[in-house]
Amino acid sequence: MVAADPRRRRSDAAVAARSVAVLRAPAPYDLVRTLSCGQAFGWQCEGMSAARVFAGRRVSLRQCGEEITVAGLDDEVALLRLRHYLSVDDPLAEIEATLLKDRVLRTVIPETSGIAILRQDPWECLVSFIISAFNNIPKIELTLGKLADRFGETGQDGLRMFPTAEALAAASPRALRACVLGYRAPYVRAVARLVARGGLDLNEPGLAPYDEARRMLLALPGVGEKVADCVLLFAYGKGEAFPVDVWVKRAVERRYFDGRTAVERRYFDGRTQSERRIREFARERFGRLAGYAQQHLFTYARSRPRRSSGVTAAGARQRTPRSPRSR
DNA sequence: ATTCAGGTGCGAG
DNA sequence: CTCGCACCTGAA
Repeated sequence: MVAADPRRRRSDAAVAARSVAVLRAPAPYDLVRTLSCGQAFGWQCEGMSAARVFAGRRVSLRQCGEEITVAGLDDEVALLRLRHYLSVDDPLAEIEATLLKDRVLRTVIPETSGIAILRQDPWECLVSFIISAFNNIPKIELTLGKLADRFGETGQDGLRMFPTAEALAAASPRALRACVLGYRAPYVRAVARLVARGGLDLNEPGLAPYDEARRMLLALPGVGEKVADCVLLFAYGKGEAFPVDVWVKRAVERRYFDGRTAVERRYFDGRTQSERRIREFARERFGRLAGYAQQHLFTYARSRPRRSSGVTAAGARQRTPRSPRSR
């Protein structure tokens, strides 16, 4: 329910005279965890609050129990978009209850509960994850910010929105380079030109089943298995997607490879498994909830410091100091 | 100064 | 099809 309440105003000058609305987010929904766990870029989170440019406005969110206060969005359409984006209607309690049956997630989810898989804009999500390849988060956000500043349309208050495919297609290679895209610049440019000239309709992957949608994205320059799965999951809502990045790869190898069940053995007969193998394992094991499983594993793996960098000359056999309860 | 960071595209075996 | 390697670039 979107309940606009123009009577409530903050004294803060920056947000004064802005409308305030409330979104209902049933437990265990966790706003900040959802926005800061790495599936979306650019959200500034602090405490129970998060802020970012959304729909051309500076939007501020704050969660209090099962309510999310929205400041900065004035119209219903934008609020509905935000509501959809945040996936506040995903049945998280049910999803987590199901995943809790897994012997590994049983110990992971208590630490990561409340994450929802977002429904981002496909174009922005696609470009963001192309840029994420072999890159680090601060620099990814730096690049995205520069792209918006330089090529984005001007929204309210002079804020820059994420640039359209047309705008990026028209950008010179040199101008793109100035946004510190590095060697990814040609990829972004090529994809922008393709989308801008109608060579790829970004609605299509959303209408196609997972495998077919995946093939469409893999055909794009700069889009490999991992990036394709990220976009399928974070923008198109394809729950079967299980993006395998270095963190998830490590987590799965460590937490499931040592397992004893026949199903796991079938997939894990070696030491280091290929990303494809891990993906297939996850899809069979978690089905439509693979994406949720991935995000919990990813967040959990990243939340704790890498285990002792006991990097000795002979590639120290990684002793896994896992706690007894995780068996 | 060296190394690392949320992969991808390529050539080779 | 799997494997190994180079790769823009800012920050530690």
